[in-house]
Amino acid sequence: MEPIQDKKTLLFESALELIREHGFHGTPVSRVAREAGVAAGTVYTYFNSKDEMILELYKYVKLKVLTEVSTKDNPELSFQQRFFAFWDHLTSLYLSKPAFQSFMEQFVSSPYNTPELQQSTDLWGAWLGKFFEQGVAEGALRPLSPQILAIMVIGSVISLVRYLTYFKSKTQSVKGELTQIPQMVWDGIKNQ
Amino acid sequence: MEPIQDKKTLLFESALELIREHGFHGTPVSRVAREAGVAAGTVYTYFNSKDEMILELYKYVKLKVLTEVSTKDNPELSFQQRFFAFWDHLTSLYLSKPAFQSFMEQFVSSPYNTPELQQSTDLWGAWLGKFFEQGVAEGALRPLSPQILAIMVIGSVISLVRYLTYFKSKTQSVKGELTQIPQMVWDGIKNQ
DNA sequence: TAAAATTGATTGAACGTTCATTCACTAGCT
DNA sequence: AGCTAGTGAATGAACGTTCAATCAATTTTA
Repeated sequence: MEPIQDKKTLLFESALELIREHGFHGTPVSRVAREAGVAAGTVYTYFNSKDEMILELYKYVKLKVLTEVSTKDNPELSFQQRFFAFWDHLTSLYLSKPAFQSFMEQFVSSPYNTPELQQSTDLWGAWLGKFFEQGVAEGALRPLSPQILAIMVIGSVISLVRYLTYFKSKTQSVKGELTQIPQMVWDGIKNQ
Repeated sequence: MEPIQDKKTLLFESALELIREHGFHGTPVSRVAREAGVAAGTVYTYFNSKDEMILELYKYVKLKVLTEVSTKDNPELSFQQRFFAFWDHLTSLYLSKPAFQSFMEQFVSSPYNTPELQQSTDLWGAWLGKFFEQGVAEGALRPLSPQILAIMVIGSVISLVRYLTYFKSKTQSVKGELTQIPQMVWDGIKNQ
């Protein structure tokens, strides 16, 4: 591996974890550097500013999510099977990397997230668009725009994961029912 | 009205708007005070710290949402009718007060939001619980725990509103389809 | 009733701290 | 020796918070 990428990745991972615990402004650049094992100044050989670091971190995470989910997708299966697999992969990814989920949520609801940023080339959004488009084309999904379908699905994944994160304790009682959530979402979006 | 509540409310409204635009840490206490027409020090006669102000603001907003939605609910209608009305009221509320939605999202995904806070008495959560419980009791909804049903519904409302907020421009094309979202959610949660 | 005294909310300059960013310097490699 | 990458102390701006001083309103006193 190129050492440059290695150190950048180290900084990303360190920032992710700190931001999850303390938020954007609770994590000083100096702390990110320390946890990554470098000096404060070094951060500025990789990024021009803290803000730029956070913007790049956003792209880094989005790309990771895309890679994870898209490589596990198997377009030869029926769309219904693909949907349940997609749900599973996305949910497990977020649950296994809580910092991903936490960072992404903080980011999208922060002033970092501008309409311009959302409209700049967005591989993850594009992939999602294609995915749901195929479902419609195959007649498996209601004939709606992929964006609308994505709203339904991603929204439910996010709030499920958030629920599991904040109510770890209470989960015992309802754990059995959780598997029904993707089923409900499916029943909502499938061609009736 | 007691002048004390008036000034507190002024501070709340000023903080809400500033936090929407600049985030928690982009809004200095001094700025909140200025916009509310008081001096910086005055904030500290109403709150012990900035953090405490933000925590109280969270409760203030949650209570407003509860009041708005619960007073408009009419338990004499069929549950299906109540559901669509609920959806409509919550969506319109968030769309008409973007600062509510933005603040709540920032708050819940920030480190301010602890599991303890979520588990402390939460009138909004309690009301939601009862609402969906009734749907199940009437046989209108799948026999699932109210929490799970709330996940589905609230998650979709939030991501719909977020979508509308960030893609105001693109909305023309899909506007007609937006009304189908509550229908999809309903089809997912109703007793099949 | 009018002046004086008291009260407590409000002010905003000042304080101490934190933090992002810079830069003179060093270490390590070719 | 020259070059690049890395260091971490120094800088200065911004912020949360404090507090002595002010002011308006109310109560007491004569």
